Amino acid sequence: MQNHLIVFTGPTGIGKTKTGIQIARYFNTEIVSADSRQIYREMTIGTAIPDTEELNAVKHHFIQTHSINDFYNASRYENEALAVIDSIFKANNLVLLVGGSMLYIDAVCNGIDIMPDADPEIRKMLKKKLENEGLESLRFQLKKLDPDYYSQVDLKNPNRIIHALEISLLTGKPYSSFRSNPNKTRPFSIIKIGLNCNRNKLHDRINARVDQMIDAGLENEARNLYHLKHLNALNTVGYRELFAFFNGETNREKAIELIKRNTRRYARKQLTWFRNDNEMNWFEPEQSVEIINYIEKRISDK
RNA sequence: GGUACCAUAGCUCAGUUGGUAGAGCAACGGACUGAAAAUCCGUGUGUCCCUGGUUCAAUUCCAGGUGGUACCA
Repeated sequence: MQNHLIVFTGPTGIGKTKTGIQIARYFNTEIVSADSRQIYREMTIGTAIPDTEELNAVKHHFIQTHSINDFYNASRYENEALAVIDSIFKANNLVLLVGGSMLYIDAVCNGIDIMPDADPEIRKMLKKKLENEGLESLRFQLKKLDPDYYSQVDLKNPNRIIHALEISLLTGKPYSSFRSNPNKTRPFSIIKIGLNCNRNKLHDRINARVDQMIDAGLENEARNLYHLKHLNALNTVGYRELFAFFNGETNREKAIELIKRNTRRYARKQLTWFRNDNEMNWFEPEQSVEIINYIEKRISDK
């Protein structure tokens, strides 16, 4: 029997959690979360993890399973998620991948190239160099170490340049030699469902959700994490703005406004990515019946 | 009811000595393979309140209307 991975995604705040649970229950299966922040156990309110009732309704994977103190990235997620998906397929021929982290979804669907983890010391050194000597000097170094990638990369994007350099320095081989554009084939079919709605409505939902997070005590949650703000996992909408407020860089009201704005922008960025994927099948968040019908039809076609 | 002031982008406001307009914020579009809720790039989106008058030409000047604000009744 053919196994199917249902990718269930869409912008933040659209209602993936709720509809995803309805669909998972209908197919009597489990949910693999594809969310790069809900994976951390130290964050709860600001990442809008499913509530207890929702978590009890369907078995979830990758919700608060890792620590913000541990190194994590899309490649690790690829490996761990594939293992979990594989184990669910032993009892069920359909698995739901629910989340909005574009790169994580992409890693599961298409794979990413095998290369070593970045070395924190090298990254630190490169960051210092960026700070002291500027981006131009990193570009110059990249041009020498990996002229191929230099000609393709966005030369204004420090993260990309630093990453290419850290891999090149670590391995002694150009970063581009690791890039093969994998497109791995998976032992299951992939059906992609995207949720979207009218933009104003989405913004209203996002703004309201941020207010709810504040009411639920996000400020306190962030305050307890303030001492760890240097961690990448906390470079996250909802926390960084509050950290700036704790620093005295802004006031509380403005911080909340910024959380709303940055969440809206994040949603737009997600839509930009998903729009580009012509395998995506779009629905409104209320259309759980239509979505289920669509999935059943796709499954029976195979 | 009277008087004064105001009406320009989604919002707050500039501006045009008459030649159809621009800032901030918001918004929108795009890139993306190991930090991805990250990081980076790009884009003014407009019945200049309405109707008429003067003028080669009106968002700009004039009159009236409508709406708003303030003060006086």
